[in-house]
Amino acid sequence: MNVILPWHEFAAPSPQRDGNGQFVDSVLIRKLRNFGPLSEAEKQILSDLVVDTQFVPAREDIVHEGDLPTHSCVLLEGLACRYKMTSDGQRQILSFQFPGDISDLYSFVLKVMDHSIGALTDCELGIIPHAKLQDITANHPHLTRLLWRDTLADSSKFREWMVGIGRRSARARVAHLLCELLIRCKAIGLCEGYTYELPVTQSDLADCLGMSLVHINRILQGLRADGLITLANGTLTIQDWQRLSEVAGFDASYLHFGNRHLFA
Amino acid sequence: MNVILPWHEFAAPSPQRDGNGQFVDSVLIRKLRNFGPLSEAEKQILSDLVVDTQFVPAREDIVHEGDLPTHSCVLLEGLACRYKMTSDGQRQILSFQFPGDISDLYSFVLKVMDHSIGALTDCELGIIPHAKLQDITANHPHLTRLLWRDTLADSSKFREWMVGIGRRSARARVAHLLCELLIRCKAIGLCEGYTYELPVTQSDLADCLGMSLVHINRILQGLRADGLITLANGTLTIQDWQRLSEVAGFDASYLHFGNRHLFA
DNA sequence: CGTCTAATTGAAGCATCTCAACATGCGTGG
DNA sequence: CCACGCATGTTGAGATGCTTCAATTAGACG
Repeated sequence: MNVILPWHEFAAPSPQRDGNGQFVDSVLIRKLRNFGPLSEAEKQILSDLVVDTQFVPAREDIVHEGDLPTHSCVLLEGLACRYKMTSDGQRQILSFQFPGDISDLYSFVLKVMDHSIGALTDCELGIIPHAKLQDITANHPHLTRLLWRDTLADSSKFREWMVGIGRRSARARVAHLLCELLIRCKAIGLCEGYTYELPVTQSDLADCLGMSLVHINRILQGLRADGLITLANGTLTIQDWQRLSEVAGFDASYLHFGNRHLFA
Repeated sequence: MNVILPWHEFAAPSPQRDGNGQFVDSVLIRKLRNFGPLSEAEKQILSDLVVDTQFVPAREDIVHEGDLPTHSCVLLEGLACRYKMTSDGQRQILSFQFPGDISDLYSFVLKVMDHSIGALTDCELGIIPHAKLQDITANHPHLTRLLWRDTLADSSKFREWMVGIGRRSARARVAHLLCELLIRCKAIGLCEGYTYELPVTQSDLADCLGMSLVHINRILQGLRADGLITLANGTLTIQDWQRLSEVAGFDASYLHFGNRHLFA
């Protein structure tokens, strides 16, 4: 279980592209395919889910803790994050949201948002009315199961992050995050080789990993100095996957990408 | 949002009892009622879920990371925990499981266990074959939504714990956990006033809160010395809810107990 | 060319960890 | 009934990883 494997042993196959290099499927379909096969009819239903789009500029909230949304959002473009504030004003980032992630499917099931979702960069959102989701849960058990699975894969990431924050050293924690994000970017076709866009500030990373801004700066410098990564201008490259994943103690199974054959 | 309220503002109404003080409903029904109303037919389905029971002695695993279970378990009696081990052999406890908690509903949806579940005390489990759950998801959308909701309420707890481990001081973290457990025990009728059973070692608490055994010992002594709690022989009493929840910065909304009126 | 945000650096402080010893209670076998 | 082992809890002391404060640099933008 703890053997370090190259990323391609875990990553979902890269999404299909047409002759012009364009993706064949919408980002939502690309995402959910990781959790099970989709019939054409189901793809059609998914394509009809988004009734509208919305633009949210960087640093603004998409949904706020305590809201009772009447629609859910799928992130079409940009980078967002779930976060919570403590009573004394500190922020803890709970996860990063990439295109295809359904930012607040939770709110459909639980009604009340128990955390906020904020745009880290300019974001393009697809609006999904709860009524459409209600219809899916009433009439399409297989799709329902896929959506459920998506929320639970999310939940699995939370668990892994808890392990990181609770038990890993700062260096391992940073390394682990960078490994996870590579695999996730791969899975939605937003990663070339070992390079992907990571347009976040060090302050964002600090709030996400439960450490101070100053400290993450030094950890990053350490990783750079050791030739493990480069990170500049919002672009991250993993120079040495083998060593970085060793530092992280990274095992991608928690992302549940390697199990597509198990999903009926 | 940050106003401290007495626990009864949050806690679910105590479960119904008959003339002899016995609970009217099974622990599973008691649990799921917190997430929405149940028809008699649905109660019947839930009652038929458990086809067998199993005993697991303290300190043994109920399910292990990597397993592909063919049934799920509902905890009928005892205390269990979800946990993961890091590659260097440290344990992080991810959550505590009380009676009524469905220990591995995850495995039904995600197939592969990405974490282990261990018995902290002797445990009595109810076995629920995946086939029965499959039937529910195929034919009973409302029950499916309740189960989904249960898994997401779990997920909400993970998020809150992340905030704790990442951003709260050790003292606040301990206080927060003790507050959460009181509310949860209330909700299933396993709490008298401000007292409940907490048969865990300090080592368990340390692994759950991401700190060292020595440190949690000192924090507990601090809380005792300040007259906030007593903890001995596996019984915890919160002496001063007001101050303890202030120390914790506790806001129970993440438990999603106060929202039953929203659930159709 | 001044202003703003993000990144970087230094240095002091402290929260928490690690190591190590000791105390307590409990079950078990002699 | 005592001796012993074992798990748990407690305490002390030194080490350190990380934080905080404070100042500086670098880059982006009008």
